[in-house]
Amino acid sequence: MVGVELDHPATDALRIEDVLAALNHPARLRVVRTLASNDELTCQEILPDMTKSSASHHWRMLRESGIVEQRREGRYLYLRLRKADLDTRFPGLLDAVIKG
Amino acid sequence: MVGVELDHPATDALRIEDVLAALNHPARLRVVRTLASNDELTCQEILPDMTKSSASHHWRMLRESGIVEQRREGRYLYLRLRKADLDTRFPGLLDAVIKG
DNA sequence: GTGACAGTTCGATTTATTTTGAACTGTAGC
DNA sequence: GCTACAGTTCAAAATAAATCGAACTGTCAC
Repeated sequence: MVGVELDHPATDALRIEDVLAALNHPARLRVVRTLASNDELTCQEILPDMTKSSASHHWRMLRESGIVEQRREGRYLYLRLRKADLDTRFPGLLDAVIKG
Repeated sequence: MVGVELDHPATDALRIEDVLAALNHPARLRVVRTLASNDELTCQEILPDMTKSSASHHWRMLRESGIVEQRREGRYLYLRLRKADLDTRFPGLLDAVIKG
């Protein structure tokens, strides 16, 4: 179901608990770091060595916590870091994660 | 073994992965928030409604990730947030967590 | 020294999270 | 319409993390 529309939480609805949970996985951390230096990428470009269903699980965690935005274009989903939103709501957090 | 000496990582050895993992639990998040507004507390004062072994597990996660310092005084262990260290290494992170 | 207390450690159980494959939806190209 | 492809969903299996009780160490007060 590429076509089901994706639910993105509003900036002021982001919960630190959800963001921390989403960041607490090596693959998702890698996604965040990859997106930090690449403006927009398709799902497959980011986690090529993972089954589609596992990857999809991670997209969901990242999307529902508000860390990434998924935009559909044709049959691809492009991912983008919601850096501005996260910086507004939790200043410093994302930079700490990206720097590592 | 109250007497075994506790290993605290140095400030520049703190790893964001460990800190994120330690923060990813409601009880530990509560501990951090409690310590943010109370300078030093004994273990029992912070998590009174938890078995001693579960609580001890959480102290360990918090200590080994570098979030808290445990200092022994008599038969009590006092906990203190390593706020300055965390602010140095990951500026903004702790404030985001404390504000919630 | 004895008893009570603060915390740790160990192993076993429970619970939460991740992973996977199979079946599916929507888009694109022919 | 048919086939190929991108990604989602579901249920089941594997893995990781939290919880608990029991046995333990060190300190304190008597």
